[in-house]
Amino acid sequence: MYLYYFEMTLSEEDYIKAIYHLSQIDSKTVATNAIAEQMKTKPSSVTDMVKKLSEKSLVKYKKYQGVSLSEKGRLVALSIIRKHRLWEVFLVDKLNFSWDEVHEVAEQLEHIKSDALIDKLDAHLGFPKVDPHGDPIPNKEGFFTKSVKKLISELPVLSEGVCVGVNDSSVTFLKFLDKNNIALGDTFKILDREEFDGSVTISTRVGAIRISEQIASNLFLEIVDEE
Amino acid sequence: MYLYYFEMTLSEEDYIKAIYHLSQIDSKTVATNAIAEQMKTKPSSVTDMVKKLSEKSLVKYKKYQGVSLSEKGRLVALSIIRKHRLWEVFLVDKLNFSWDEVHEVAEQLEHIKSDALIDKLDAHLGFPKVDPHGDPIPNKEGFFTKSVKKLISELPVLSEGVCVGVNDSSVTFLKFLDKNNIALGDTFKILDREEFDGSVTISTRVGAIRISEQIASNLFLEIVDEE
DNA sequence: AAATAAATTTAGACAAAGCTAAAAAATTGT
DNA sequence: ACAATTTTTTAGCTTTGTCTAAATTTATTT
Repeated sequence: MYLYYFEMTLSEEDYIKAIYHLSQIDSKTVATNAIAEQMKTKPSSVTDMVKKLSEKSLVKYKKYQGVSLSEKGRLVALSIIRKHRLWEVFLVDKLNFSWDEVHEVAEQLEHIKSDALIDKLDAHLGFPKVDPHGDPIPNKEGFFTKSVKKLISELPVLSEGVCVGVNDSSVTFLKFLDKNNIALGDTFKILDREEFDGSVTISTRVGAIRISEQIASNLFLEIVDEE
Repeated sequence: MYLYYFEMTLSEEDYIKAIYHLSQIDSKTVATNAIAEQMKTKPSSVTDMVKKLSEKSLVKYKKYQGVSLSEKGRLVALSIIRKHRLWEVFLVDKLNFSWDEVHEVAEQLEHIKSDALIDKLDAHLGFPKVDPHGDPIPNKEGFFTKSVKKLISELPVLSEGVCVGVNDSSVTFLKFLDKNNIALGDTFKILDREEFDGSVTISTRVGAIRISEQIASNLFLEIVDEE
């Protein structure tokens, strides 16, 4: 990780990150059109950039066959993601941004180039393992625990975790959460699940409450006991 | 201050900042050559950029007559300087960088675009008035107390201030400071000055010491009692 | 398997920001 | 004052990252 001694432009970094995210979804090679859509640009521009990245051996590319990251490219992607997520933690934990406001600023901060800065930021934040959305933060070497973020509806009874996100960010849903004293950052334990309707009893700050399956499938917990 | 709703490129911001700094030194209009030297570019490139900035009415420019910032341009410069200096405080106070390591990283951070970020950073740092080098931090409206940073040799007896910088950063000088228990961040009081040779007695962490005029004219204090 | 549709690449152009070399204006020296 | 020097501008070219339109390859349908 770290030292990619070669210089990378802002745009190149954005492409690498986009290709990484798209290949997470689909695991195979990534299509020119898909990258164009993600980057809000035209397929022809993507072809040009991909050729350039290929010459720097950051991606594997054969005409008409789609793109995938090389090992070098993957490490670059992870280093950018590491920076992005550490800055998100900073913005939420230290500057009191709410978890849903930080993305845009972190998109800018992730391009700041200084290894010392990221090391010291990491230490300052207490070496966090996940960002405010519950997504894991790669370490310096590019390793990270796979997604530790799960929907309540997917977790077994007696699981315990910190609420790190919602699927449905509609006003009605957020109001419901508010009314029931559920907030980002709270720790919940799953006490019971009804076979009949999938409703779940969870412990909250103000005692146990029952939530429907629909609610349970819209709340993400970051599981605390995983490595 | 703040809202310069129009988009500015990184390069434009750097030019504005350079013109601001050069016009501080010389107060009149700034020469094309001087900007070229500062920006490490060629005079012909400067002419091109200055024309562009002039069209955006950020600078006043007449062919062969040099450049000066417009009021709009001055506010843009101050907003960039505000960001730069706040980030320097962050790097030193929160991430434990030393005062002489921060400039390069702050040069990058100063271009991050988010008013909310700067407001919250300012609050997080406790609304500092000066950066780690003792240079004043403009407020949101672009106001700031003029340089509160003075050489010991220029200050009257009984002045008190925090040591924020050196003029001469040679190894021998820094070793001298170390040996005499003088470090950045220390508070000194000027106890006495000899008319004869300009030598000065100051109080330090370990008691009063006598320093020569040469030393006194290489140490900057940030004066604490000014508004 | 041919025809049509969709995806991808190529070719040629453009804006930003820089460069070199040459021309023009301003300044300096005598 | 005018020649020499310095400073500044102009003209034309380069690179980066984008675009449009046309050509080509791959995929889909009948």
